[in-house]
Amino acid sequence: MRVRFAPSPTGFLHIGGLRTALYNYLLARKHGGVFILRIEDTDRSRFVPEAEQDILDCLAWAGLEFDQGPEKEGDCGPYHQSKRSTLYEAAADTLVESGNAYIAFDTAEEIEVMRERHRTQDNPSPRYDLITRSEMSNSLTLSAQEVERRVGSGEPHVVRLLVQPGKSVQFDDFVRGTVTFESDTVDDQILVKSDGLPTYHLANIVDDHEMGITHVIRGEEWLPSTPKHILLYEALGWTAPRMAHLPLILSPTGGKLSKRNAEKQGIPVTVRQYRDAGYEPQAVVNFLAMLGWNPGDERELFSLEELVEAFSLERVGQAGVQFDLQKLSWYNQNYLRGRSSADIAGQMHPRITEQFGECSLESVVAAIDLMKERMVYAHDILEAAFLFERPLAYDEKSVKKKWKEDSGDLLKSFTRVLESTQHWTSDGLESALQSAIAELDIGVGQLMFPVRLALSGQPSGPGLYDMMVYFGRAETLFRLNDAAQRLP
RNA sequence: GCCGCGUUCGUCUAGGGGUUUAGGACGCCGCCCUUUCACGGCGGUAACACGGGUUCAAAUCCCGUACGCGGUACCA
Repeated sequence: MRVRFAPSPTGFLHIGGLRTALYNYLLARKHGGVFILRIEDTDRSRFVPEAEQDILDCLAWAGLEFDQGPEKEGDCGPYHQSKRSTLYEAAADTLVESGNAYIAFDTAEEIEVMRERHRTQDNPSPRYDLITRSEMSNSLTLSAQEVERRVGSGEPHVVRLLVQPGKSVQFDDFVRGTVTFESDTVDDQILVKSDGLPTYHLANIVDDHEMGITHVIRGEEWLPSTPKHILLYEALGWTAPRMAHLPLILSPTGGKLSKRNAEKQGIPVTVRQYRDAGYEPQAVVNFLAMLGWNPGDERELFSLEELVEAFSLERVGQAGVQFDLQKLSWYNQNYLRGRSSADIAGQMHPRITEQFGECSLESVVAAIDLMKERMVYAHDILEAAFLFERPLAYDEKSVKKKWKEDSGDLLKSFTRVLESTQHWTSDGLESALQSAIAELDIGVGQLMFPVRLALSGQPSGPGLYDMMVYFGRAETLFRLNDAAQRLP
C-alpha cells in the first residue's frame, strides 16, 4: 500500500487538510505501507512561498511523519510537481497522439463569449464539451497545418481532454460505494495550461501512477472530478488507484469551513492557528480522527498509535461533519491532564517570568500542581496571576457579598493562630482553621471566604489549604494582613 | 439550472430487517462531593427529514419528495 498527502502551497495548512493527511497516515501505518508527501505547486498565481514550510511544520507538530517527500528523498522523487515537468509533458504528448486529448487556442475572452452565447436560464454555465468544442479554435476544428503553424509561431494554447459522449464512467469508492457519472456531463478538462504547466488533474494522475499510489484518500470536493481522472487513467492505459472520498468538515452553522465562515464564529481554520492558540497536538489529532470516523465501540480517547491500530476506511462516515470547538476543548483538557506538571511548567515558565517577573521553575511546577485539574489549556495557568504576584485588587462582587465589617479582625486573629501553627501542611492548616473558628465562635465560611479573598483576590480557586502550603507561612501572613488593611 | 454526494439527539456518532422503552460521547440541566471554583460520581434532557412501497415485521431494503453539502475555472 502506498498513499500520499498532496497539498498545494497556496496558503497555511487547513485543518481539513490535516485530517486528510491523518487518514492517509493512519492507513499507511496500519498496513505497513508508504506515506508520501507531494507538493502540488502547479498554480504559479496562487503560490505562497511560506506555505510549504508551514505544511512541513504542521505535519511534524501533529506527529505525522512521512516516509518520502521534500528533504526526504525516496524511490519516486522529486516530490515537487514543479520539478516533474517532463513526466507531464510526456503524458500530454501521449494523450494528444492517441487522440484522447487535443490542442485548443481559445483565449479566455473567446471562451467567455461562447459561454455567453450558450447561457440560458437552465444552463447558467455552458461547458467546453461535445456541443461547443466544434465551434472553437482547436485541433479538432483546424487543419493539421494550421495547428502546426500556430503552435510553431508560439501562439498560446492549452491541451484539453477529449471526452467521448455516451459513456458511463464508474468507480468504486471506499466510503461511497459505486459512483457513476455520464461522460456527457463531463467537460473537456484542460490538462496543460497555456503557461505550459499541467493542471491538477493531469499532474495528479501522472504522479499517482508514477509514485505507485494504491489508495487515493482525499476530500469529497474531489468526487466530481474523479470521472475525469478515471478517463485519464484509461486513456493512458494505467490502472487507477482505489478511491476514498472523505466527508467534508462543515462549519457549525453548516456550509464549508471556509476562512471567512469559520473565523466569524471564532473557529481557527489553519493548523498553525491551533498550534499558536496552545492546543495540544494529540488533542487536535484525536478530535480530527473522530470527525468522520469512529472505532465502532465506545472509546473516545486514542493516542496516535491506538488510532493506527483501530483505523479502517470501512468505518469512515459519508455525511458532512460539523466542527465542534467544545468537543476539541474537552479533548484538550484530557490530554493536558495526561502531561506531567513538570512538563507543562517547563513549557510555560518563560511566559510566566516574562509576564510576572522572575520565579523558579520549581514554584511553577507547584503552581501547575495546584491548578492542573481546572485547566483546559496550558496557558490557563497565566490567568491564575495571584499564584505569581500579590493580588492587585480584590474581586469587587465578592468583597461586596462576603467581606463583612468584622472580616479584617477575623483575619488578624487567624494570623496569630497561623504564626504558631506547627505543621504547615494541608492537614495542619485545616486543623488550625478549625481551632480558630472554634475559638472565635464563628462559622467556617465567615473565615474561609475572607482568607480566600485575601490570598487570591478571587472568589474561587484551588483548595485553600493547598494554596497556603504553596505560598508558605510568610507570604500567607503577608497577604492576610495586607487584605485586612486594604479592605474596608 | 445541471451533475454528484448525503440526511439517527443541538453536535460527533453506534445500530444496517425482529435482541431498541434507539446506545455512547460533547454540550446543557439537576443532585452528590467540596462550606469556593473546577475535577470526579450519579441522574436527566434530547434524534431515526417527509411520503409511498416491500415484508408477518423497517431507523435498517426500494422509490419519490424535501432539505443540506460539494462540483460546475487556463484553482487545487
